[in-house]
Amino acid sequence: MYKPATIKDIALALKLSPSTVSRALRDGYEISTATKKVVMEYAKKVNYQSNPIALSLKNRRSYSIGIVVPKLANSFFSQAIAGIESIAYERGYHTIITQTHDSSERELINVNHLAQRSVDGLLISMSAGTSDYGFLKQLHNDGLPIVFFDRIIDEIETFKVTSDNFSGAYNATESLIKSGRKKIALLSNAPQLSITNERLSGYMKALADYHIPFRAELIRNCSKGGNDYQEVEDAVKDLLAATDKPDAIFISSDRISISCIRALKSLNFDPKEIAIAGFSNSDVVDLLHPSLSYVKQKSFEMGQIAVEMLLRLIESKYPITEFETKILDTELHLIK
Amino acid sequence: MYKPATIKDIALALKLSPSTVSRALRDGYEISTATKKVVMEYAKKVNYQSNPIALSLKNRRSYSIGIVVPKLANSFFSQAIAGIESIAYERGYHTIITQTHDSSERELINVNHLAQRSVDGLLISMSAGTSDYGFLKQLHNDGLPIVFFDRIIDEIETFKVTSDNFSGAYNATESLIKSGRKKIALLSNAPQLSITNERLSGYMKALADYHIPFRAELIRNCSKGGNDYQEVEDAVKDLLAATDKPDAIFISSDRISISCIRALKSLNFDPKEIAIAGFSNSDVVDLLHPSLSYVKQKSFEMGQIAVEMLLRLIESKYPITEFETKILDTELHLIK
DNA sequence: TTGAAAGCGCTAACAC
DNA sequence: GTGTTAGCGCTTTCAA
Repeated sequence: MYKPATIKDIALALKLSPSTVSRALRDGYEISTATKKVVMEYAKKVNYQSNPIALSLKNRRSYSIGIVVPKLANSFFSQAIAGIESIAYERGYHTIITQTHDSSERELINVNHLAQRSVDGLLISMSAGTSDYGFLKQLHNDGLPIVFFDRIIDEIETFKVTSDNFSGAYNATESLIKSGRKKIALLSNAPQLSITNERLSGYMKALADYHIPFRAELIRNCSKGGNDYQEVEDAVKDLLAATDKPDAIFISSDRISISCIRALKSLNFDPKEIAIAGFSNSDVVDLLHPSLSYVKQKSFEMGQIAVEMLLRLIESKYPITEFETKILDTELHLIK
Repeated sequence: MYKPATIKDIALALKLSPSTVSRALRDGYEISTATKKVVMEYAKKVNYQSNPIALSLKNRRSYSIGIVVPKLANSFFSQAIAGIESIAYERGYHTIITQTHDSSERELINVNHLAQRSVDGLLISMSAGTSDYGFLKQLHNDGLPIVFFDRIIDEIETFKVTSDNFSGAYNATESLIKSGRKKIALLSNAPQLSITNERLSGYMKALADYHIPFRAELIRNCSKGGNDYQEVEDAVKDLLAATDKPDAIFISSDRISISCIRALKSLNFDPKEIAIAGFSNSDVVDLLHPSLSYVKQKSFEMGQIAVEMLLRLIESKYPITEFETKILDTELHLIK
C-alpha cells in the first residue's frame, strides 16, 4: 500500500524532533541553516510531500474552492469554469467541480459535501429547482465565503456577478422587431431563476418601446429549462398551431434555444417563416440550422470575476460588509 | 467562523464519551438502544455531519475519486462524467473533477494534487500532449488504483475501457465509399493518442477492403486536436486547394469535426461537393450545417464502466492481478 | 454497555 | 536553536 514519508519519519531518521523538521521544511527563521540543509536534502531524497489532509484538519483551510453548477454539458458553465480555474490556479487554489443536473436535492448534497470537505469558499450558480435557500443561508451565516454567479439570488448578501440579462433580452427582441417581426413569442426558462425574470422584463420592455402589444398567449414556460426536450417541442408545436401564430420566437435560455431549433427542424419549419433569437453560449451556435441570432454571455470573464471576489472574501483579514453585484454586458450576434 | 458540530460537542452535551457517541452514530452493536436513540436525535438536532477530512486522515480513505479529463467543454467527456457520477454517488463516493486542457503539465499537477488529496482512485483520459507516463507509473506502483478510459495507454497494466475506434472509423469510411466517394481525405488527431492510430487503421482497412488506394497526401494531422481552429482550417483549405482534390473527408475527432464544418462553411463549400463523416458526441451534431454523418461513442456507459472497474479495484480485499480492457462499440449515424 | 487513551500528520504554544 | 506537548475530529484497542 502507498505510504508516503511523513515529518515523523524524517525526524526519526535525522534524530530531530518533528517540530524542528516542520519548521525547517517551511524555512522557519528560528532554524539553523545547517539543520535546514540536512532536512531539506533528506526530504527531497525520500520525496516528502506534505499531507494536505492533515493540513486541512489542522488549519481549517484547504486552499481549494468548491464550484457548484447545474450542468457541465452546458457550454456557458464549462466556459465559466475555465475562467475560474485560470485565476484559481494562479493564486494557488485548487478547484473541486460538482454538478447538480438542476436538482435541488443534488445541490444540497454537493454543497454540504464541499463544506464538510472544508473548501475555503463556494462559487455557485443555482439550480432551477431550488426554492429553499436555508442550507446556503446557514453555511453563509456560519462564515463560509460564498459568491453567486449567473443564477444569483437576493436572499443572501454577498458578492455576486451575473449578466445584463435585461439588456440582452431587450436587444435580441428588438432585433427581431427591426427585422419586421411583430408577433414574437417567448420561450422562457424555469420561473424560480433570477435570470428568467430579467429576460422576461427585457422582452416586454422591447415590445412596449416599439408599441407592440404584449400577448400572454405567446409566452411559454419551460420549467424544466430545456432538460426535457419534449416540453420544448410541445410548446413550439402548440405556439405554431395557433391560428394567429407567431412570426418569431425569442428564447430565454441556452438549452431551450437548442431544443427549439431541433423542434423547428423536426416540424419542418422554414426559417423564413419563423425567425428565432435566443440566449446561447454554445461554441457551435453559428453552425446550427435553422440558424438563430443569439445573445452570448461573457462566461469566461464571469468565472474570473466570481473567483476574484471569492478570494477577496477568503483572504480578507477583516470581515467584509460592503458587497457588490457586478453586471456584465452581453453580445448580440445577428444572423448574417 | 464556520464551525460545525463535532462528536466531542455531542459527547459533552449528552455527558457521554466521544467513543460512545461515535459508536452510536454508526449504529455499533455494543451500544444500547436507548443511548443510540438519544445520540441520533441530538445529532440530527444540531445537524451533525461527520468530518470527511478527519475521516480521511484516520482511515487513509476519502470515499472520493479523482477524474482527470482533457476538456469539460468536450461533450464526450461531460457525458462520460455524468456516467461516472451516476454510479459513484450511488455507491457513496464523491467525485473531484479536473481538466487539463490537453496540457501535460496541467495533467501532472492535477494528478498529483488528487493523489495528495488522498482520492481513493483515479479515472483518467490522457491529454494529447503527454508522452511521459512516469508520474502515473509511480503512483500506480505505489498502490493508487487507476483506471483509464477512452484515451488509454499500454504502459500501465490495469483496467481500461475505450471505444471500438477501429470499427467506428471503418464504418464511417465505408459509408462514404458506399455513397460513391472515392477520394477520401483524413483529418487526424494528435498522433500520441491511442485512439488516433486505431481510427487511422480503421480508415485504411476500409479503403483497402474496397480497393481504393491509400494516398498519403490526403492525410492531415491536426496535432493540436482541434484546440486550434486555425490548424484545422489550414488543413482543410490545403486539401481542397489540390488539383485532384478529395470528394469526402473523414474526421477522426469530435473537436476537429466541428472545426472542419466551420472551415467548410467559411470557405463556402457545397456539402454536395464534399461529403464529411466524423467522430462526434456533440449533442447538437444533428443540427449542424454543413451536416455530417457521425460516429457516436457510448460516453455515458463508458463512464459507468470505468467507475465500476475502479470501485472494484478500490474495494477489493486482495490485490487484483487480472485486468481487462473493455471495448465498447460505436453508433454510426448517417445523414438523412 | 460505556469510557480512557492513543494515534492518523501536522503545527504552534510554550518550554529549555 | 531545538524539543515537548497538545490538539484539529475521528476511530479503535483496551480496560472497566
